[in-house]
Amino acid sequence: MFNAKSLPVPSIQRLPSYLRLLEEAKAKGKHVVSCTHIAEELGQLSVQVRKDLAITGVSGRPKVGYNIDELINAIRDFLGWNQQTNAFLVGVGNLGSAILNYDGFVTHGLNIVGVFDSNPALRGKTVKGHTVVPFDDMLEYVETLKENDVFVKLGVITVPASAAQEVADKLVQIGVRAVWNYAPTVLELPESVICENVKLSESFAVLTNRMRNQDRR
Amino acid sequence: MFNAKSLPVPSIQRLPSYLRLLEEAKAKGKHVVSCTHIAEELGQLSVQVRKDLAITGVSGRPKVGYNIDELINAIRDFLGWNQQTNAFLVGVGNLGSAILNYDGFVTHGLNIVGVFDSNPALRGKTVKGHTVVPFDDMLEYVETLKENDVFVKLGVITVPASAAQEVADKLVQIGVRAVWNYAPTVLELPESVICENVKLSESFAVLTNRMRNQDRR
DNA sequence: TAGATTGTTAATCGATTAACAATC
DNA sequence: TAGATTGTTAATCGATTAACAATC
Repeated sequence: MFNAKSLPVPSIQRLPSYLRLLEEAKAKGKHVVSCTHIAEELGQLSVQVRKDLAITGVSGRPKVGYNIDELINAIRDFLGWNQQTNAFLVGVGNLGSAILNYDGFVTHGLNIVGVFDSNPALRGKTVKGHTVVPFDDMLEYVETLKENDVFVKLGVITVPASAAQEVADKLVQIGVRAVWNYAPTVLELPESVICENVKLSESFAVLTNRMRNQDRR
Repeated sequence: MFNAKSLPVPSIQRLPSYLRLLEEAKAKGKHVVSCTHIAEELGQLSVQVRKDLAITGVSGRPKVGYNIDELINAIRDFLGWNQQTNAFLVGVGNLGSAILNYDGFVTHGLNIVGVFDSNPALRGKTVKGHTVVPFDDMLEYVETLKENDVFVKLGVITVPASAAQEVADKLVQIGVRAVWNYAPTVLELPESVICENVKLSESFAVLTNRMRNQDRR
């Protein structure tokens, strides 16, 4: 009904790289930056940067550029990185541990409030301050969180492909609104649940296909 | 000069998911599959699947479909997954370990022939059968490989952003033809070196932006 | 033969790029 | 004022989807 026209995904995907650059510029003491400069730095066209920035609602000043603080805030706001996203992480292997240990996502609002694994060997172990809870205990764990008015919005899936659907089902059951899936599977989820797949094999495919094409020249 | 018209990247990125489905079908004892079926399974249009498959050069039979073995082979060939890709991996943190321990990439031809880290605590440790070599010893390590006719084609970068450029420079120095970069940085590389960036923050950005949009309805 | 499916050409859609006016 | 930069409209490009003919 109020079907807001959806914003171009490619633009959204480029925003984090702008943000990184802006934060570096800020750290260097700069206050203003032109999109001509951003474009040069990242090897794109300045029009594209301008269009991308426009979707965040911020505006710049001709001849001057954009205010860095304002722009950083607008991008973070637009991406939802100024709010906390309470999340469960399921699967504390190397990949799961990598996410828990990477501080970048914390500054993007990712707030892990529960860490699960079905491997008994991990039971009770602590990773980056999070005690690993048995996967089967997720439901009761959610209840105790609810009692403290903590609600889980996101599920991060870092289990092997074979277990991913089962994990997704449980996450849906406890009421997450979105799933961030690192397993190479197409998950079946209710329409209302947002799903973003991290495409590692897909990335590798593009890489090796290009290497092969180079070979054939 | 012989600028072969470049193939659509989105199509290349969809091929791995077809491959997964085909291998499952094969494991179930099937020999033939229609793209109508693939499309249904993955929630896409069948024309798209047909176009995507066409770029691999394989052809199907009307009313019947595609031969699964033939199709698997054609996709793997097209992606370069039927050949070994000798690679160095730099950065044996959780992310690097995750890649080393994930068998999927091995079946895609990824052949790790050297694992490096500058952390002295890791020196001499073994991860998935690979002894961690000090980063500074890479050059001499390459020489011993060359003596055995082993040539490194790819560098996998799983170090923090702050170290990524330095690692990339060294990899270029030893002559890799491509770089698979997991660090959130735009690397400066010679034109001739292929670079594929894994976009984790970019994926998170799309996710949280959609969650935010849902909030605002 | 009828129907399902492939393969291909044409139409549509959306994103990128070009052109240019507005502005500090 | 001149020049650099933003903001916007138009043109181009490429990918997706629709339409349909070919075929087993």
